[in-house]
Amino acid sequence: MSLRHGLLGLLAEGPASGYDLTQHFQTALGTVWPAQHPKIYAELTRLAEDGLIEVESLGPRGRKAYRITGSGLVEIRRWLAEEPVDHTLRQEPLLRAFFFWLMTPEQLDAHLRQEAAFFSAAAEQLRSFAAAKDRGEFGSAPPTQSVRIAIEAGIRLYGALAEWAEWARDAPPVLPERPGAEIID
Amino acid sequence: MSLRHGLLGLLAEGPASGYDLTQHFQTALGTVWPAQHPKIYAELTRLAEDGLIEVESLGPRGRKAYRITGSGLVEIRRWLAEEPVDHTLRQEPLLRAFFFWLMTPEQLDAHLRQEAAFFSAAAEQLRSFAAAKDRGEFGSAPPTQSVRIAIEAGIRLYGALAEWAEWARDAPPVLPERPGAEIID
DNA sequence: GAGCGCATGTAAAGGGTTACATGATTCT
DNA sequence: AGAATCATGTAACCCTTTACATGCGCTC
Repeated sequence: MSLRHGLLGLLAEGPASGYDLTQHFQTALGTVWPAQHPKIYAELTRLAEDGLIEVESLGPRGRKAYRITGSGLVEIRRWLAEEPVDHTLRQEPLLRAFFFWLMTPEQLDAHLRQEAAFFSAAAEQLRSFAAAKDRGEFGSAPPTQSVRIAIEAGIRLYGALAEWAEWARDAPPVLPERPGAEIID
Repeated sequence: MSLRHGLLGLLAEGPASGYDLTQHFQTALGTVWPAQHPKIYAELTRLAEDGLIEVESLGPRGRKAYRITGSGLVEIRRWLAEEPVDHTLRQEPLLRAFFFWLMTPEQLDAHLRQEAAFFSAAAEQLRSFAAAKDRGEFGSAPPTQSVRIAIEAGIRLYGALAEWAEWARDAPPVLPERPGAEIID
């Protein structure tokens, strides 16, 4: 149930509408915590019901901006400081790795090349984003500093995966005992 | 819907019961793809209905072992080779990083210390597991080699996160423009 | 005035976790 | 005999995604 706190955290920076928040969850935040608009709108309604946020203003096209309340701020801080961290890792690319032995060497090499390319590109994109931050393009307010730290984690994560995929490509050759035996069903 | 293929992949190694598979998903596999027994039993039933696996034997205490079928093997290989990889990353620890600026310096330091400890321990555990594999304690059959590769990814991932947490601890000090202003609500 | 982007929502279905429920076998 | 472990399953709930649905406002 972290989307709730993700929204609360974003609203701690200032008022925003469901639409605004959806944009956030489609860029930087979305890389580590994906969320689509139906869930966001629903959760905002619940947060308002619980008094953690409130409607700040109504704008054109039915726009509804929310503002975090005092209890909302208390709640996000409580969550950050007291709630145990959920370290769950769920990575399809790593699940697949357990079954690499079912692929032909050609398939595996092609796969790992694609994976390495994907992860390198992801790392690179974050790196250029971080560089812009470091150049001061987004100011140096505390939220911006935190985004910089979060991005650093992404850079290191994707970097590690890219290197892993390259390592896996040539390092341990998968040699069936009876060559080809596993490939025929 | 990758649990389906996770089960198929495990059954490609040999027959197993829902209970056996649950154990698998609580150790190595579980680190990258958690799954609980209710989902596993349900999915096994569906896989059997679809003819991708079949009951191999009935044992004591109602034990029901499944075996992968020809079409099951075709399906897992098709998935590995053709189905696009889902790169979704969802990491609560990284979501929290976006909101570090809402924590007091003391809270943040304590938090990062705990995180670093957690990730180091996770990496270390996988490292010793990998060392056992490298000593040949589990043989050198193709599935074992793949497990080794998967574990290597986990080691690098957790290692990167551990280093990140250490880096974040002392690197960029979060200095509010008006000291303390953001901490009071 | 056509098209795009802004803006919000509902409904249905899928995927996963937790709690509940039960019983057999093995080990001490 | 009692405890631990093996073993399977159902029910309720939660979270998330995808598809459907609608309409306003701005720009060309």
